Amino acid sequence: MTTSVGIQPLSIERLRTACSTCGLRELCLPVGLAEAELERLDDLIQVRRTAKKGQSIYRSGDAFAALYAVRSGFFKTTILSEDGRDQVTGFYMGGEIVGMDGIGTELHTCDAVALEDSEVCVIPFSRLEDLSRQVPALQSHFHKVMSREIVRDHGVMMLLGSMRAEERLAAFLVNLSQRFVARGYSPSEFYLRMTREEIGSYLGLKLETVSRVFSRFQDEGYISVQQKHVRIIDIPKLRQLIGQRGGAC
Amino acid sequence: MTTSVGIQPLSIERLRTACSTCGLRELCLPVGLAEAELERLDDLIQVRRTAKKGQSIYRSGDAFAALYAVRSGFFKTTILSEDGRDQVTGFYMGGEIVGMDGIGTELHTCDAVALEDSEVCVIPFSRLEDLSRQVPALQSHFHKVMSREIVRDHGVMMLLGSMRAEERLAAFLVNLSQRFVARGYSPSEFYLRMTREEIGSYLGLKLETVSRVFSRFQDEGYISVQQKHVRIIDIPKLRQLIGQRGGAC
DNA sequence: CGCGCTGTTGAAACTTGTCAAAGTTTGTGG
DNA sequence: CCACAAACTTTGACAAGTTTCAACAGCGCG
Repeated sequence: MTTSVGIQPLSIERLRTACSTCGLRELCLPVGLAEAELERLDDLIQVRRTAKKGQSIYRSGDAFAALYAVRSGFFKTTILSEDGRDQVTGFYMGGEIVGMDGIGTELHTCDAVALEDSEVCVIPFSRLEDLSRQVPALQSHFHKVMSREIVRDHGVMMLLGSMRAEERLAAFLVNLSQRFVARGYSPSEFYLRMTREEIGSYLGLKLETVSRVFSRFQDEGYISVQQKHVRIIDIPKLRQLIGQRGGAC
Repeated sequence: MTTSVGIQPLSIERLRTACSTCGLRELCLPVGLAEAELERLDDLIQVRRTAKKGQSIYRSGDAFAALYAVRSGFFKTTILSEDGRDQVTGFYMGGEIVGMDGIGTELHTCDAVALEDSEVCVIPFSRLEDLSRQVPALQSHFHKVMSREIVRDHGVMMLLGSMRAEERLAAFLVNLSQRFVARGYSPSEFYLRMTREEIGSYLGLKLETVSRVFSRFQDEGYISVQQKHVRIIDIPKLRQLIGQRGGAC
């Protein structure tokens, strides 16, 4: 409002994308902030970036400067070992924060790749640290976001370390379902944005195994799958499957 | 010094255990702090707790109130799923911070169990947040510590998701070796504080498999093992093993 | 000094991976 | 807008790695 009318059409766009008016604010960084605090966060988050399907917002080895809040679309993060294996370490959807891997060394340690045309809000990290020193609610929430990432990773470790293929895929589907619900989508019907190979990499399985288990679930009537379109028919059954150990125990 | 002489013998103990005089300060929370800042951290960390082998400093479901810096000894963290499986999510030695899993929900999500008689410094979390709002260097370092935990977990996910038993155990041994070196111990000779079963749980293997791979490594001349005593003979070979994909690739 | 926990080793079973082939969808260029 | 190529998915048969079950040995704690 300090600029004359019509000079900066972009600034209008920026206003429209402010946290204070963002539909994802209840899931994202602004959680728990009061009005005045929210406005200060708006000041900080001025830039958005888009990534077409297949493009990355950062790559392993890039200097770390910002976190990214997924505004729309879908991302995966992958790490690549020296010998060429790569491992999907996470999938991220609207309202989730990507990039915290880079804080520790000030270099990113993974690639963040868009699985569909996507948009992120750029959160300059040093400014986030500045602001979170002044706004305890923001500091607290940011710490919670990081902590939850750790807890989520522990869950994946449990999954990879002690579950069998069926259990892993059931857990994966239930988790996706929950996250879609939180965003106002159907809990039982969604499109997978990732390939069988990416699911497999995340779950520590080969793509053929993922495909086979999908087919088995379909045969059993738990889900219906057609390529990337999944409809979950029997969520309780999937949940039950997660907590199953062979037959005994 | 404000109390009269002899009244509080404990305070002397506390002085002696201040961060400013702690041998682990280059590995622990005080990294990067100036003298004056260090003293403020000393004010915050007044309490130590001991845990005998097998005891836990917190359990899953406990209210979260503090982080714990390992002062001496060795810990594991484990999560227990509803159906009774448990998964070791990490091993922690001197200078490492335990408890960040609890920040997100204000409840701990795992158990932290001492693998030998141990001692931790209690870091009240709300006071840590207060102080880190005032001391940017502390804030920054704390964020790095959390981020590194995330990166470490990603490494474990890679290990669990795409490595075979030999590679996993090689990676585990190399990792332990590095951490012992950083603490001034031998890189090639150490006592394992954990059982085969705990190693297996961490690495997503059964204890028999761990035992077999240890034996195989010994037969090949890479290491020498006797129960919990390990001597690494050929570290380069172990490193090479980590980055190996079958024969091809 | 013995009992129990921990570790080692063998053989068989099972889960998942590998290789191969064919079907399906998606995207691109004519 | 169609055709073709590339990418992705499905399915089968077989191989390999890991787990399971079992038996026994060794160390350490009470």
